[in-house]
Amino acid sequence: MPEGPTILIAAEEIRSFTRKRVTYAEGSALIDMQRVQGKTVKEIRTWGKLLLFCFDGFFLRIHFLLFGSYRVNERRAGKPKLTLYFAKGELNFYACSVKLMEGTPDDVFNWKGDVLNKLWSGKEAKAKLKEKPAALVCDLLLDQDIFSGVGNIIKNEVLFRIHVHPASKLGKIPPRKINQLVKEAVDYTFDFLEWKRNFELKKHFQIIGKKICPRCGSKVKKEIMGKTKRRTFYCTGCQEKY
DNA sequence: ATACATGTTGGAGC
DNA sequence: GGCTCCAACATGTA
Repeated sequence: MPEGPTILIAAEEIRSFTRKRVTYAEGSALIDMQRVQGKTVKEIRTWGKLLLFCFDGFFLRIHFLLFGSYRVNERRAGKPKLTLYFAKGELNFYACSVKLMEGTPDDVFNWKGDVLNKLWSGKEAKAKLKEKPAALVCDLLLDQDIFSGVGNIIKNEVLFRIHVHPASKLGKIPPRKINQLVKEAVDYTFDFLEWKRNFELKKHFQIIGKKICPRCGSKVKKEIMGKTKRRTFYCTGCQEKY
């Protein structure tokens, strides 16, 4: 379910509920449902992998983790974590994390850190990277404080695109490559978004889940890597280790 | 059918 | 306090 682009698409799918009043809210999520009832959705936003329902003075923060899903005006098997009923229609959220946060998203989130946001700042990302010379690039791409919205697919594909080995230490990567890293983290994420919209994402995978490198024909390596301990695919033939 | 996977969090332990 | 490690959570797919 997740990775930033997928959440952005979800937000678009439900955006018609903006300015609509929640007539009733229920679900297994441990939040004060009363608080939401009778309130009007002011805005539906995203920050990276987070889906945000903004009301006056507070907002709901939904994270789909690995298995989350949602349905618009329909249900699936199993108990929803959250159902929002409106005069016309309902939204169901499953297997996700739901939190009620006071204030507005602007108080909490740095939009410059969201690769999909128009306020994204590559410059700021580079400054954050510079502070972590000992960290592995495979971990840094998954750091939501630096690249909010980037997930494990994007991580693998970006590193393949820029020919950088995932176990490279940031401090050893030449500045030119770091520029490419930051640029491609955004560019690939937008490619992902387009492909996902067209239901053709998997078709475009170059390295994740592959056995043979599409570029040089070498055998692709797969290992659990970094502090994040996520599966990492790379080609030793054409991804340089710094 | 058993294992794995687009992810994060909270608590234990040091 | 802060860092790291791990369990826990939950579900569709191969």
